[in-house]
Amino acid sequence: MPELPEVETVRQGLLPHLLQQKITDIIIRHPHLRFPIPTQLKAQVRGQKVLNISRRGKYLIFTLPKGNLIWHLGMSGSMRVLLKPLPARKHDHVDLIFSNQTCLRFNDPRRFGALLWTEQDPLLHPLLIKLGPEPLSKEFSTQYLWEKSRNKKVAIKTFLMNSQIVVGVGNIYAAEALFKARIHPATPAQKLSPAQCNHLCRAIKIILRQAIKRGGTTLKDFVKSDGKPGYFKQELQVYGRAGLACYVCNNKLKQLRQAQRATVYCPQCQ
DNA sequence: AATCGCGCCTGACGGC
DNA sequence: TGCCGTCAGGCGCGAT
Repeated sequence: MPELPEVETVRQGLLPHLLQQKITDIIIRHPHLRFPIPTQLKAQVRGQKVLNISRRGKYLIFTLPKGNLIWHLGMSGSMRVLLKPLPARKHDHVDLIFSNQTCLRFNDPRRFGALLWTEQDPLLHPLLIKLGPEPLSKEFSTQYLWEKSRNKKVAIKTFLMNSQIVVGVGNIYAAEALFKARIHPATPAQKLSPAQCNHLCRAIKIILRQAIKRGGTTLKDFVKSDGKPGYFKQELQVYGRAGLACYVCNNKLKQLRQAQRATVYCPQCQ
């Protein structure tokens, strides 16, 4: 499940290969993703240069002269840059072909991803307009977290995963940030003290920055690799470690279910 | 208004 | 071996 650090790593990995490259063709093998790929997409993008690749939350935005591709990796999506043509494998749903023979290949087994086209400001697109601030921006602050969490009874873990509150914090990093901030994941958001808001805000930023930095080193060859998002599992303190010993206190980590999602936490530390 | 929970989808895994 | 049930989860959307 690519989260913000993985998506940012993909973005940085794609930039040097695709910037200013002209799209000569687009091959859609399976248009049925989370939303159907627009039938006119080929006509809409062909012949245009990639002017920029940016990111909003977990959405990648390819800016072309006449509009923007909005691309989401969903849970299982990955991208590869092929310098030479290769036969498509299972779940290789989309190729962007560039004039220098380079191919951007999108693979997504579960097809929770999305590929859309918009001619307006992509940030005004219905899927993006309601999104909360970027977690690494100044706007996402202790103060913001405090104000937004007032009168919210929802568990802080679920609150953090709400993209209208803050983008890019998914199941993995929500659990990790709460562990780092030593806050129990079931705490009602409104019960957080100012100090806890401060710890949590800082924990989120630190963990995401670390993961992005890590991604830059572990995934710098992702173009040649199989394109798997490469989650930074080696760094994780709690996610996927239910029943194992807490790295801090050595007590057994527990798991609970919140909004249909597993949350691992340390009953002692949190 | 806030919160809950469904459904999309495939692959991995365990039980028989 | 193979089949079947369960789980994993991002996120929009309808229900409560």
